[in-house]
Amino acid sequence: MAETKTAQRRKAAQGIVKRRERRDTRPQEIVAAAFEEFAQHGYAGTRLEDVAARARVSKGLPYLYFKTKVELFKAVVKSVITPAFDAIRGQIEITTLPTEEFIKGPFLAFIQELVKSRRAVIARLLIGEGHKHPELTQFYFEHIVSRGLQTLQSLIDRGVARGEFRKTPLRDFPQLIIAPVLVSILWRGLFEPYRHLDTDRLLETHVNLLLDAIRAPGAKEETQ
Amino acid sequence: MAETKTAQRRKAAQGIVKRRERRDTRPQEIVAAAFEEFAQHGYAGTRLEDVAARARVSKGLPYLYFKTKVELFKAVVKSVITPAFDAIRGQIEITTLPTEEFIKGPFLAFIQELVKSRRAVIARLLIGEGHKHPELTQFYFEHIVSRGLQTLQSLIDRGVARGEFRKTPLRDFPQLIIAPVLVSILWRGLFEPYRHLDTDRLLETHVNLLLDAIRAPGAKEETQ
Amino acid sequence: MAETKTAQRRKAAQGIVKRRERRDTRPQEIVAAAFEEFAQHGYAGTRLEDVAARARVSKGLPYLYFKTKVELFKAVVKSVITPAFDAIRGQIEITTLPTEEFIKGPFLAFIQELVKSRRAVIARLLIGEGHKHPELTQFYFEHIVSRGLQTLQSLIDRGVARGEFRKTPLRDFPQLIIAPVLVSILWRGLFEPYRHLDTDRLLETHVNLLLDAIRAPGAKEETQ
Amino acid sequence: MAETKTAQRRKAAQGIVKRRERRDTRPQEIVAAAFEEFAQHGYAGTRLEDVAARARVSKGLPYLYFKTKVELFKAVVKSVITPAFDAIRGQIEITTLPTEEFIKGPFLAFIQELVKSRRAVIARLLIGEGHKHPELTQFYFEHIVSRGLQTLQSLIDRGVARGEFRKTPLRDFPQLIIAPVLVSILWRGLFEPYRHLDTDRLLETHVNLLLDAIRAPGAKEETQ
DNA sequence: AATGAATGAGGGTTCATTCAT
DNA sequence: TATGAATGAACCCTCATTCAT
Repeated sequence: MAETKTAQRRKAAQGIVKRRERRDTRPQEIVAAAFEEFAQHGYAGTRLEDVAARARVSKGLPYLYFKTKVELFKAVVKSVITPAFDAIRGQIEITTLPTEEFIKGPFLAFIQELVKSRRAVIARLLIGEGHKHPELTQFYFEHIVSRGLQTLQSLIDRGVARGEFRKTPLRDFPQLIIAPVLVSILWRGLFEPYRHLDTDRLLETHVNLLLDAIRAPGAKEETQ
Repeated sequence: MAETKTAQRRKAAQGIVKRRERRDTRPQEIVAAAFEEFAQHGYAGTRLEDVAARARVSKGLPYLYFKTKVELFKAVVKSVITPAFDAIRGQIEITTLPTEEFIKGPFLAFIQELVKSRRAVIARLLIGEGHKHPELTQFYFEHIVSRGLQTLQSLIDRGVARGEFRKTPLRDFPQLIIAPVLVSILWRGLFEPYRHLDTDRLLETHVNLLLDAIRAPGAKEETQ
Repeated sequence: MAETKTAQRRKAAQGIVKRRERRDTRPQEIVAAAFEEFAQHGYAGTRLEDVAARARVSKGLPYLYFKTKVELFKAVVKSVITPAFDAIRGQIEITTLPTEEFIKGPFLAFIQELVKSRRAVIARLLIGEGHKHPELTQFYFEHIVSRGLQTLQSLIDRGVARGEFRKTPLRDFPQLIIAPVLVSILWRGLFEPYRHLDTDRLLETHVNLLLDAIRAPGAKEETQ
Repeated sequence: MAETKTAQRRKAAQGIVKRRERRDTRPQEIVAAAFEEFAQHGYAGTRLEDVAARARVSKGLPYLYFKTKVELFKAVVKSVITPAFDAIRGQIEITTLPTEEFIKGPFLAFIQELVKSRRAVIARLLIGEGHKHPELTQFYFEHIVSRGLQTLQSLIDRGVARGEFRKTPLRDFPQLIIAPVLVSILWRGLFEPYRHLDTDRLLETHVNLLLDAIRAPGAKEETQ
């Protein structure tokens, strides 16, 4: 606490950080701090006081930007998740690669990175706390899940339309494409200390098997 | 509430034998009640008082059998999960069916039922709270996950040995077999209100695609 | 705090107070303590922790009996006010005295005592906080004010019916009978330090003037 | 909110003269805004931020003129009450009407209006918070109460001196003249939603009864 | 073995007040 | 003179846990 003030004064004295400048970045700083705390302790286990301390901010400040703990949590989810998914969704829509190549290339790389990224822990949070905050779940469903699945569906459809893939019920269950991603994330969060899982290879295997299963008879075979 | 008391009195009136019997099953009753509460409200959201009330027991009694809330939580996990998995594991070991038939038959039926069962919610609990209780996670890993994966591995190996399946990296990643089960469980717990998911068909599709991907060239083809 | 526990243990050791016995009186003790605190600091200015401390009880106990601060406040109002008013209301209904004599006698004595009593401060509380707690105001209105006014009205009506009083609009405004009581209470609570007010004589004067104003021409004159 | 800003800009656009003028009236504007807030939410229930917002002023500005919330509260009381009472006091001193006529006329009109006026709510505030702010109570006592009662006393004395009134103890308790005013104010603030009170007639009745009680035998009788 | 009254640490939230700009 | 971001003490309320009975 004393540190906080001391640090701020030092900075102020050095003229490094103007008050005005800080004001604009404060919400982000708080969100970032909150993300770390939520990730480590879960929603219920996170104390706003600790969030504030981590953001080097007084206990009351978070309430200036976020009305309640739940609002802060939502802000964390939004800020952490949305950008990543927007990126890959964009790629899927504009890519000119053959579908199989896209899946084995950029898509596989994306989910491999996603699984290892810091922001994957948000999934655990959602799963653990979601049912208590329906609005949050709904937001997450509409902005991430629903749109993500739709994108995957259109990816499959495109492959089928191009004669690359057989017509399979997979298009009705794009969740099957994502399932190993979730498992990878959760494994890393829970069981990694007990047994290492090579998620890169797991996801690669998944992608290859899936493609083997749906590849149209005429298309080139390329099992890993 | 009035019912509660009435019911208790009725039991009491039936004599001390019933009371004796009840005394012996108290821990189980408390665990069952705790399971329901945990399932509905999560770990942090569950009040021991409510557990006691649901078990028709005084507020202090749970502490006679479970030293803390965490201990009770562990007991719930152990009691709810273990039996179910022992069953399928046994089946896998003794079945005489061709592997593909076993997977499409009893195994598919098992995971279809599991996903819809009440006890699936425990997965959500573990995911949400597990990282805070390492011993619990470890217990869960050793008793359920590790042994489950081993069993699946041997199932794949058997299929390969019999010439039913190709040799694929799937045996190194049996998590891929289970992934859609987890997704189904979580979907039902979180997103079902927003969009229905036919988990029976999803799992059937998963199983068929997987078999398509690993079936040995000579083996009979049987896409769904 | 240490005192609390020490004191309780001493008592317990002496066998003076059995736990069971205390249980039944605890709510009343808490209400009594709350009354003192509310009276001294007003509603908003009262901290439940202080109430608990005054009742020699832990911080959390009041919540066992009263769901919120407001509920506790209501309990205070009910417990302090109702009995007193029930008493005088009963007297009015059963008295056989001539109305004027009753008013100059028991009624005057009642309001003289009321004004000086500890529980009069509740009026200040109601006035200060009432508008923020409509249910409380409504409760107070229905149980104390409305019934009190009705009783006064019937007292006037009886005097008129018996030929003791003239027919005046006073019966439509029984508030006029009570007004000096309120003023006395508030004076004592606010201005007594700056100027003493002899509320006994004030109320006596009020009663006499009022009777002078409404006494039927034939009835005996008896100005103070 | 948007309106607020718009309005401010409009004013600003009208030039610095307006701004200058506004600057000089700032304290009054803040006091006026505070009056409204205090009247609606009570002392404790009023947030300085809301006061500032209502005055279209920044959160910190009130502290430029009023050191603390209490100081602001005092300023509100002083500014709102004093003027009204000075007016009637002046009238009483210079009137040439017979005392009874003055009471039934201008005086009755004054208290009838007072009871309905916006500033009457200040009485509720004083009653609710006064005991916590002795200096405020003292100020109020000296400037309003004491002088008001003195004025009423001299009004009675004048009536007696002129032979219009009997000599009664009323002169020692001018509070009796005011009591129904207070009751009317409080009723309007607290109970009006539950039962309407015709305060005009109540006060008229009060005045008439009082005059009936003190009128000298020879003076004209004039009951309402 | 069983009860439930009682404890008290702890957390979310509010808001009067300060102060850098 | 004026702003509004920032502070931090304070308070209501919850609930895991204890313990006298």
